[in-house]
Amino acid sequence: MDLAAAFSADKLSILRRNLRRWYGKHGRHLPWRAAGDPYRVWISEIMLQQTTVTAVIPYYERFLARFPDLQTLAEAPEQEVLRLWEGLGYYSRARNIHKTARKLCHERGGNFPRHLDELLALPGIGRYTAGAIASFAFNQSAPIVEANTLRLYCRLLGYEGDPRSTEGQRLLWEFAERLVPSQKPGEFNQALMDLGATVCTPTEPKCPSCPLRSICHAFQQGRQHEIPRLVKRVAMTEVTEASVAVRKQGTFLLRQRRDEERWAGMWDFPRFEFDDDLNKATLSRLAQSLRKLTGIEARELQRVETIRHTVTRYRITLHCLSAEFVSGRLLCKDSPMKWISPRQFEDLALSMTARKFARLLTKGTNQ
DNA sequence: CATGCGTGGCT
DNA sequence: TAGCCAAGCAT
Repeated sequence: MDLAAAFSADKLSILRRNLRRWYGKHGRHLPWRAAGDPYRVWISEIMLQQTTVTAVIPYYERFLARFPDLQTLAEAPEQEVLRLWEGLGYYSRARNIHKTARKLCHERGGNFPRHLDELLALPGIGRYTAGAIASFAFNQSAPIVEANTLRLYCRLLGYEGDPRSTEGQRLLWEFAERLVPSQKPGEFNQALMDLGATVCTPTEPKCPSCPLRSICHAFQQGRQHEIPRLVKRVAMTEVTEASVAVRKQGTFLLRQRRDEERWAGMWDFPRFEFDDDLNKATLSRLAQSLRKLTGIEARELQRVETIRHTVTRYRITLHCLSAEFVSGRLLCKDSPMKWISPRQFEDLALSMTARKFARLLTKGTNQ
């Protein structure tokens, strides 16, 4: 028995009618919605992957002001794109956007692909994003499933299984396919997401004011709080690290992170992991690690500040150290490294922790 | 199918 | 505070 198929034609027409009416009154007005420009829809959709609307808005505004169209983006250096993305997370999104902009300008004269399979072939665009662009920008009847609609569909259907499982995904996409109309599919999909985001919320859904309450299986069973089923999260791992700002004539040594590392392509103070406390022996071992990595001899390593910082499944205690250059020539075998003046920090994409440390180091000494 | 990839806001 | 959550994708 298939839940999606069991959703009756009557329910379907009620859903469409009530949702359209609700959207006319309660739909959100977001900066990327007005024009229907595929470039803007694309940028916003990539930014919105696993990222809240509130976090995205200022980044989107800045990004569009600097890169108003595909060609401007294609002509920019990658480092500048990453700089504007700094703080938003999931930086492969920025690298993919830039790479794709160059490819589209070079290979199709800046024409944005309009078909689902072409969109799906672009890096960083999966099933959801392809459906979103196809429906929002090109008025194609493509289904979508993402966090908001996933929750909404699960509750409407009363689906008690795991929505992330293969079975759950098959069911949800089948349902989305059944829902999406041929008339104004983009507006309809946005209405689904807005309802999920503002009414059918994760905790305390506002069922009494939901336009779909009469056809919602979860609500009728009073099970909206148990659906969708919670997913297990992986446990946090504690990590201790040190990053060292080596000073040489008013400049600091920065290292560009390698492709296979987290924060690939972004600049960072040389960073090391260790297990024990930050005692005298540790500091001397850190100086040794620094020498091995950079070829540089430094002295007077001292703690400036300790930052607690979580990233994915790691809780990092990061000891920020400063040190004085003594001797040696820079070895760039491991990764690119440079002596950077505080003024240049503004133009480089830094890791979040490096940015915090940099602000601390340059506070008062400059500008 | 599980995991890596980031960060900030909310409860 | 610690955990949950957010317009996912690639491998």
